[in-house]
Amino acid sequence: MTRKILVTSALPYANGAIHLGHLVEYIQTDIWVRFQKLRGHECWYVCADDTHGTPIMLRAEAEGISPEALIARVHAEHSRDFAGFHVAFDNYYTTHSDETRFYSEDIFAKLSAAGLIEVRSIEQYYDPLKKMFLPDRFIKGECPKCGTADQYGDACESCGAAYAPTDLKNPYSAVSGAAPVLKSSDHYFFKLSDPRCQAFLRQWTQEQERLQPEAANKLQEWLGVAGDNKLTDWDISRDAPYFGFEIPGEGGKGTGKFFYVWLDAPIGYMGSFKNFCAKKGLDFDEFWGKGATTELYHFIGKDILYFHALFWPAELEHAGYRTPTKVFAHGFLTVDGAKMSKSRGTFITAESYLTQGLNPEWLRYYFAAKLNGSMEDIDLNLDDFTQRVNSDLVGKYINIASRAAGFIAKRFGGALLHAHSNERFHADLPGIAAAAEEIAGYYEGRDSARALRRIMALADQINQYVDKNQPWQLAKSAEHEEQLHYVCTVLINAFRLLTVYIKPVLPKLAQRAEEFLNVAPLHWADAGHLLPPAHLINAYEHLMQRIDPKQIEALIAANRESLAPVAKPVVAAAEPHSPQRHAQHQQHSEDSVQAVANPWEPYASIDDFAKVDLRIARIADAQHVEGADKLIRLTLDLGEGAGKTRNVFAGIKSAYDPAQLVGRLTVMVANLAPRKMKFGLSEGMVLAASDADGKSPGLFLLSPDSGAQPGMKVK
RNA sequence: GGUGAUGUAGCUCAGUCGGUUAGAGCAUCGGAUUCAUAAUCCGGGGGUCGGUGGUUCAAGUCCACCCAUCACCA
Repeated sequence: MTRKILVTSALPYANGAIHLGHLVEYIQTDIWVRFQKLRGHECWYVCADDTHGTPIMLRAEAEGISPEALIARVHAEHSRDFAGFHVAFDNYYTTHSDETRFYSEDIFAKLSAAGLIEVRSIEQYYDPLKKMFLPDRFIKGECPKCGTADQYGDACESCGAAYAPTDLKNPYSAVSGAAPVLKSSDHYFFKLSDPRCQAFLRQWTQEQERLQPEAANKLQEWLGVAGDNKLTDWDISRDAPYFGFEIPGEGGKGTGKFFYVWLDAPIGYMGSFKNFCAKKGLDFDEFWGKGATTELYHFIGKDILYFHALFWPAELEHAGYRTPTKVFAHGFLTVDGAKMSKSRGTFITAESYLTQGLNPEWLRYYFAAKLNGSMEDIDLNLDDFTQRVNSDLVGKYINIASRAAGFIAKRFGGALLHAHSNERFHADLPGIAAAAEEIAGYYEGRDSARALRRIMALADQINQYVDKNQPWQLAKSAEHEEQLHYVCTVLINAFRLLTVYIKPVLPKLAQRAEEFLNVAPLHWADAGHLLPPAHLINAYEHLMQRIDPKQIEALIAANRESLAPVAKPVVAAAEPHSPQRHAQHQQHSEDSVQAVANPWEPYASIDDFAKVDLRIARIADAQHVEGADKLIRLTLDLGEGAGKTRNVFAGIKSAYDPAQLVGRLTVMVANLAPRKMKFGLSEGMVLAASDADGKSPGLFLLSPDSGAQPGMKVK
């Protein structure tokens, strides 16, 4: 029976780049969706950018562009990154759309009519300079518990205490630096504490394997037992100025209030699908209407389980829509056993992975080999990644095709055996074809780790078969011609079956394998038969390169941020990774601490400074560099004697003539790691002043007062 | 602080209802092989199953406490 399935991944926030942490979810979902499609089911995969909120508004302002322009740009970047990793959405839309607005208003109106919306006046911090209410993450101050300075308004990074922004001592606005004032305002609340919601959720979360067992337990914790009243109402509005949808008021007038993320982001799933329905002629209500018999699945990170398993179904239920069939939560990604870190270079963006020339299917395979459908975190161990991908994919799987292809091409004109060999095949390689349903079951349960272990065990079995039959020996005498042809035909057929099994994980590789095999795109049902007699295959070309460990090193280097951070614009730096954002927390990075409003933070300690060895240097020689627009080649004397000098390339050609530099003293970083440049090795750098944001021109080389000698330390 | 999860070979992970001598892949060592991108095959070494105590004829598995890591406390 053909199932009708709608699948979503969490909406990435339009305020940042896609990174490897995000990709865990999109790759997991994509594999599952591709599997369902291969099985012949009607399965649609939709997603969108989560585009609203204060951070978007402030960031656009800081960049001097409109929020619409910002989200359009990010949408293009996100789409590019997902496509690069073969994440094949049927529709990748935006929450800033008429469709999402429609369903936000519709759901809000229906919840209001059901008596589940309440208006309450609350007091909040307000920035009198910026004339706006401040989200928790935009208020900083001293932790009320431990006194640590510059903590966010929701929790202390130092002692871990959770509190309200009003508890902070000496609070200041991260936007303007002004002292915030308390101001009251009316907010709309969704009454999650209503007995109807609680009763509904107690049942909904525990029935029909709706959630993974560990997730259901977690929900039980939040919900308590019947009679408990643990859920709190949810603030679903924000005051102007805000980038989002205004909440409609009486008589077509606006309320001056805006829907907050949980009343538009998940609704973006509906908006995206509605948009897709219009393009495809599908029936929206068949997937979202009350009592729909189609299947609806949300793939999410464990951080937003609360919203997707409590708030979201309660909202849908009481607004008269169907609720999700199941919610699948996954864990976070660590790299080499630790949280992703910008200073270690393990905060790896999707873009950098691709531009460094790494194959996206390596990562798809590795993630798939780790994901087992549980909420456990997974670790990207870079050594293991290299070894495992090379061994499993190149050494085992692809090698099978490679081992047979040469004989088929050279000895048999590219044709397989001219006779049916089904029975012999199944006798010689028992279980290869029969594993199809077992493997399908693992994919269905999102245990791709087990599926791939099974597939690789089959690959082992096939390689053992090669070794046992030794085609290279058969090839030595004409009398074994038929047997050689048979053995290679078996191998090509076995390779084809493995390709079917691994196709959800490696769609691109499978496509190339299909070209090699000279077959139409494979479906799961194709595992039920072998290639026809005398089938012609194409010449074999490498299907996949091995990972060179140097590529991993280069990737890490490309993502490693300098330890001396450049002062960022205040607002752009204050990108709070609010846990309340939709898919945001997958950041899971230790560096969020560094996103600060104070341009002088994080401070360099005296030890940090001591690492930089600054020395007085005499410019012994200065030359133009042939072919370089900005560089001058400096020969620097550090007083090391014996004619010993340093070669340094300095980007100061725009301001200095080499001739006028010779003989003067300046300051250089003497222990800067040497760097090979196009024009030679640069063994340090000289210091020059220029305008921080590059707006006013000029470049000014530092000079010591007279009396300084080459080699003197600057401290 | 409270709650929960996790902890098994150098690395990444399986381990069902408590049941023989705790497994796999990778790595490593020895051997074979040369069709295949040094890939493949056979074999070896490698473990106090985080710790302590308990239940049991029998514990990686169940219970208690402790340690470590992570998460949640909305």
